[in-house]
Amino acid sequence: MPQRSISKSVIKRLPVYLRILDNLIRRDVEIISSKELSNESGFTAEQIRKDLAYFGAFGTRGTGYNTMYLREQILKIIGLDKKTSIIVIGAGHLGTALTRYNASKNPYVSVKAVFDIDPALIGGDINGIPIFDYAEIAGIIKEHQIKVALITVPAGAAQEVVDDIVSHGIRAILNFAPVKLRVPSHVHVFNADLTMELQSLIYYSSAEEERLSRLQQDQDTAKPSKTLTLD
Amino acid sequence: MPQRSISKSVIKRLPVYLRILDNLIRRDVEIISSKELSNESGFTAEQIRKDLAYFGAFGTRGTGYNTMYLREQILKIIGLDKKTSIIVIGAGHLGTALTRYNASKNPYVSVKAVFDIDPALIGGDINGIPIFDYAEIAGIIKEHQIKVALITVPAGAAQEVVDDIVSHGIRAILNFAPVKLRVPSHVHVFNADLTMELQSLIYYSSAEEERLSRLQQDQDTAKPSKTLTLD
DNA sequence: TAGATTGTTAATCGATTAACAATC
DNA sequence: TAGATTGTTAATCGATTAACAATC
Repeated sequence: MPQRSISKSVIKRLPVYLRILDNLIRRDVEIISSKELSNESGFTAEQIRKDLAYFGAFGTRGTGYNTMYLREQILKIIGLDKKTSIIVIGAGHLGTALTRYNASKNPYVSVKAVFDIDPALIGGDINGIPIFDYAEIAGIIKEHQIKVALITVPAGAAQEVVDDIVSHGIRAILNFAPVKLRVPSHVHVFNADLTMELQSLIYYSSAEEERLSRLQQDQDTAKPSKTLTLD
Repeated sequence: MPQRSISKSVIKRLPVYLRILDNLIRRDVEIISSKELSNESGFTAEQIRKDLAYFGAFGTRGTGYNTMYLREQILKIIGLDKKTSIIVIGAGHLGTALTRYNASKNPYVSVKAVFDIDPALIGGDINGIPIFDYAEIAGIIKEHQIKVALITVPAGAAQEVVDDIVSHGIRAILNFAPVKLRVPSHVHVFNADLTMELQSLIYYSSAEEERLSRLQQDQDTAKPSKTLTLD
């Protein structure tokens, strides 16, 4: 019974634990210590124990955690104990890749429909999942009581789409469009902006000291004159 | 001249500022205050000023920031002032989507090649970018002095691929495979594990208090007996 | 000059790490 | 019982926010 809501950093680590447990169970490992989970995950043993402790006491002192039991509990914590119905908006290459991947490899979700406005795509399907005209989205959201949507539409269309689907009951959005979405406080948006990930990665691809000292030099000469700046 | 290296949280915000500046410049806005940048980005004005201050003094007191100048400086900070050559490993749906997107929409990178092991794909191209046999990767990395790779291979193959490309000089990896990669300390890995993003999102798709209190009840009855756990 | 906004230092907040008592 | 490892409280660390002097 957590007093205040649990931090996003904790929630983001839970799927990591889940994946490790899935692998351990596949290898018939029945017990695992926080120390070993630390090795597998890269997080410290203390952090793992603390993360789990937010939700309950799942381990056995002196022994460790039962892998099957802990997995079940984490599934319940995240809400993966029942399949979650989702929709994908935008049937471009990324939307198609995500639909296929989730339809075939992700046992925790069920992709109910894909939406697009391109007449050439509407009526088709991706791995058996129908592509509908975006105009039909309200009905489908209602019919399947969808709460989660993946958005892979062009940047210019994203906010409009979001306003629309939120009004129909969507509560959680994984946004691949490179825009900051504005949503009411009860709606959660996670951004998976791959361009931005790639850009910050590029920062780390060359020796940082070197580039930053070059920057330092440039500034001495290159800063625009005040008059140029202000007029 | 930063004494110690700048935190990843700061670096991850720079591309956000960059995108906002791009949009402002397109609209011929010449000056922007940290307050306005805050509105556009969702970060506080103080945070934005502090982030920028790590790298230099780019603004004009009483006025704000010159959009063109600040953009240029951020490009230099990240290392986007020259096009970065990248490769994509794995020519599946996700690899194809990423290649296409970056080839056509991302002006800061140049996708030099895509690699796969499927004979049906090798020799083909994606938006004019050639798909090579993975066996040829060492030569291509060397030829173009590639430092950045996007990995969209199956989970089981990812670590092997990473060990290989790191030995050929790759220093930064955007990893889409659902595995924790082990790399030497000079190599940086960013994970874009979409399954995990989706899983943590699902946590937020239903009222959290409700589910967690349900969890609480279950634990009273469902915890496995000690003997069952230990034997 | 007065008003505005930066750049920077100090205070606060939250998350991670360390320590250890509880207990299997 | 002795050894091991959890669950939890306290200490530390780092990042964010607040405050304000510098200055355009």
